[in-house]
Amino acid sequence: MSGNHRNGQYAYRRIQAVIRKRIESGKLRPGDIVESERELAKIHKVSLMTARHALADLAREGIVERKHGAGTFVAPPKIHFNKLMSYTEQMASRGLSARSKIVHLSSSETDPEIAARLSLPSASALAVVQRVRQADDEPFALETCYLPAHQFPGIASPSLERGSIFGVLEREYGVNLTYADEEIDATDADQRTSELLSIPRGTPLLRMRQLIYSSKGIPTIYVVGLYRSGRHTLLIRRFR
Amino acid sequence: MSGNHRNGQYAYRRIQAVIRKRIESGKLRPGDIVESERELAKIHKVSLMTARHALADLAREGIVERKHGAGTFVAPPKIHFNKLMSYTEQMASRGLSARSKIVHLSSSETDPEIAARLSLPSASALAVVQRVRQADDEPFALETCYLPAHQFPGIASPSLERGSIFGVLEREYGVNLTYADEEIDATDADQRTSELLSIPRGTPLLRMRQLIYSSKGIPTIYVVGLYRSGRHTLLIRRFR
DNA sequence: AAGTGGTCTAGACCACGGC
DNA sequence: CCGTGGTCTAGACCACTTC
Repeated sequence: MSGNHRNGQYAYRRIQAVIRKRIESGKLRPGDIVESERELAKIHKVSLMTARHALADLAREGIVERKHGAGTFVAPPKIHFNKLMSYTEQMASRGLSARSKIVHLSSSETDPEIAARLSLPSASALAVVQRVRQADDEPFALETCYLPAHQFPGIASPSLERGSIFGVLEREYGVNLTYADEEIDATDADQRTSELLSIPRGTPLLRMRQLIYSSKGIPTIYVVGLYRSGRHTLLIRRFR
Repeated sequence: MSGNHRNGQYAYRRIQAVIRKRIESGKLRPGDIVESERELAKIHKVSLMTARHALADLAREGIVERKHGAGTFVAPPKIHFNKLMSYTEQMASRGLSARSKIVHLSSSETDPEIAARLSLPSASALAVVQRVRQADDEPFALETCYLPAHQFPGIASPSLERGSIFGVLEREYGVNLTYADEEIDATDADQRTSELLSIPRGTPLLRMRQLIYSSKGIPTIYVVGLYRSGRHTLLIRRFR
């Protein structure tokens, strides 16, 4: 037979979706036990291996924890450490909406140092998007994104006021971002930055310079972020 | 039958061990193709599902990459970013020697906020070790470590001038540190810090507050580090 | 078309945990 | 003891890549 993919999707995905929904809706809380492999197999009319696949895969994602001889339990919600997330995604994960104001747009700047970081010839045209990030109508960060202009024609557009660059890149240009190397240090606000963030000149700022890579390890975006101290702390988990 | 666990171990582990050895010995190099599921099944006289399990599990570990329709390939070796390292270890990994000067030692301070971070009663005695970190005889960081005084008697000793706290904890107290959560932001130098680091008051500093956990997830050390901007940048890799 | 990984079946026995 | 997850079989068909 095998033709059990009735509505399209795979059986193990359907089973996962059911469990996920029960967790998201609060019907299942952390520590609660999930149906056993055998129960799931009966309920969804699949073989044991398929039910097992569904649970093992959820465990790999950290959604549930499996205890040999005991059962499968809802895992405590994970804190997303060290995840490469756009500002929009970070805000969404805290239940806040992302607001930003574009303060500079260009698609033909040049900057030899930044071009070098993106592995481009030094005279390459760069698309630049500079935005002030806001929380509660209060500006707390100035973010400047640099991309190869020729590779992303039309990216420097006012539509980014609401959307996320990550999203646009992934949806409209088919680019998947996979990881970023970051340099972090402290600096202080220059004239323009202090005006844009409504802070005194010389206020200490956290500076984060990210080189974001697409799949296959191609450097794709360079982002310089300046964050008001106090308003923003970076969280990192490191392992020994 | 099922009785194929001849020598004890599981079949899929044996298959993995064979592949691992070929990679470690250099017979298989990154990018090289590994035997297909069907080949492995024949070679090791197991079912397809078992061969599959062996490969899927190696892929989950990042040892190999699987490409649908193409094959299974040896993955490039992983770079160890975001490693929890002591200052001493960081310097050593760059071929430099760690130098530091102890500017404050105590084994009976109290600080309710820090005690709380270490999951201790708020009046608990804290051992405090404050050191100025130097590179080329130039001070570039002020680091303050807080530990539960009762748990580490005698830790606040001048012998730390040359040694690393990590090392002492692991060797003399049998504590294994496993991971740390960090908060990073920017601040500026107060009076005492500016004197200790020989910088003007108000100079922007990178502030890193680490809560370091031992195995079993017990918070063990709280470290506040203040780093001169320019002299020190933090490198992080994050993944999507 | 041939070969690959991905999903799936309908069972089996083993190893572990809690009662 | 019973129920749990963990390993395993001997196949099948589907989805994808490469030639």
